[in-house]
Amino acid sequence: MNQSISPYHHGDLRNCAIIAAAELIESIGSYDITIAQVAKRVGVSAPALYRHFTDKNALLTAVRELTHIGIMDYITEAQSNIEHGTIAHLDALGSAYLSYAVDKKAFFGLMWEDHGDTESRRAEARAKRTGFQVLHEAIDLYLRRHKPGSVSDSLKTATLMWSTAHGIATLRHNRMLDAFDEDADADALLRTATRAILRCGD
Amino acid sequence: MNQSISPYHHGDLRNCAIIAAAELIESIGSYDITIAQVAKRVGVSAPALYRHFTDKNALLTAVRELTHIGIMDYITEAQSNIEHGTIAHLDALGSAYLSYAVDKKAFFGLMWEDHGDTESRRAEARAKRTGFQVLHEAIDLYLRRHKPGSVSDSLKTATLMWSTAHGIATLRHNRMLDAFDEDADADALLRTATRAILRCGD
DNA sequence: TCACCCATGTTAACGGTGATAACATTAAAG
DNA sequence: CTTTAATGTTATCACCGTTAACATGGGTGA
Repeated sequence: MNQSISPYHHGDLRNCAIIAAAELIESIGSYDITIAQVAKRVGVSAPALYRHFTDKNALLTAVRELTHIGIMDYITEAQSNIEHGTIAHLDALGSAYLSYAVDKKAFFGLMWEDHGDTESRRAEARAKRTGFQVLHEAIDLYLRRHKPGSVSDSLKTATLMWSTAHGIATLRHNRMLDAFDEDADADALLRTATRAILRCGD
Repeated sequence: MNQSISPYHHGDLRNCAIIAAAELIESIGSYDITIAQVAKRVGVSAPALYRHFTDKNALLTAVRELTHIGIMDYITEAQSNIEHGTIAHLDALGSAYLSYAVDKKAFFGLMWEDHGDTESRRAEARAKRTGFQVLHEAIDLYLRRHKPGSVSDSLKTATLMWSTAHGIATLRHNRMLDAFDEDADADALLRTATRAILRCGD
């Protein structure tokens, strides 16, 4: 991608490698990629990448950042034209999460990959927490509007709703939702859960 | 394990290799193991394993069978001394699932690994479905006892409950439950969800 | 009983992978 | 214009999954 005329001094190898890795992952539908594959795609030798990433996981960590941005795009897009603090708002957030898991299957798998790097996990936890905050605030707003006297803890409620959405998403990711119920509708399931957890009938 | 006197003709290499792989996975806390490691543990050369497994994934698939047996043990143990069709029964099933995910962290990861083998996935889906059936029947019994006139679909309800349990388990597996709510109690969360989904107050 | 055969073990080797070392090039600083 | 540091190259390593070629010996039929 976008390499300058000279064979040396690519100019933007780090970013291009990240993008190339992401494209590669998307194109093969799996994050089981190779340093050599990425290098070839950028038009550079494999060891060149080690000037910009300490190891393979560092490159994948950079791609994981992209996935967090990507899912946040889904989430912010979903709530852009909707009145906040409504049930429809919560539905939209959940639906966005489920959509990302389907549309960007490989990225969704990558962002929840059980990698060993303790260091990068901190940054990833922070990124995911910002996504969670959106849900938390939406639920908090909903509860204060519709259940003012309720004892419901918005943090617990948000954690539970995220867990449910995540469970549905991962189960479908593993092709098990169909295995359990061949007519399963992930969105409908999540909407049911949302209403049950909020204890409302609509 | 249990090898005979002769260096040749081990006698039970296939089973020993599976057990060795499982032990190895448990001891290092990760299913990122090596054929050579397993072979060494059994006291055999690496290629010997290929007489009994077509490839590495076939060995891991055999271990995955063990994980399915293992989680079924947790589940059947949990409901052995409990009255079926009660809320306590459902709590026990959920708790068993969450316990397995914590106690056998690496196995839980392995059994939900996103591997490419389409063939073995069928058998795994069947194994997981038998676990799901236990939950489904428990919920069906509960609904018929406590909500006789209800329109609740026990299959949808079971799918939703499994999804929630699975979401809580995997989120905690990825150390994200604490990140969202540092005081999160997985069992309490699931009990809350159970009661909400069943729309009951106790 | 014994010779043969084949299941099942061995060592050797191959291609691919992540990673490092040693060397090459060039943009930029002085 | 020279020097230098950043950043590219090729050569190489250890390890991994896997296959090939060979070795062993228990079980079976003559």
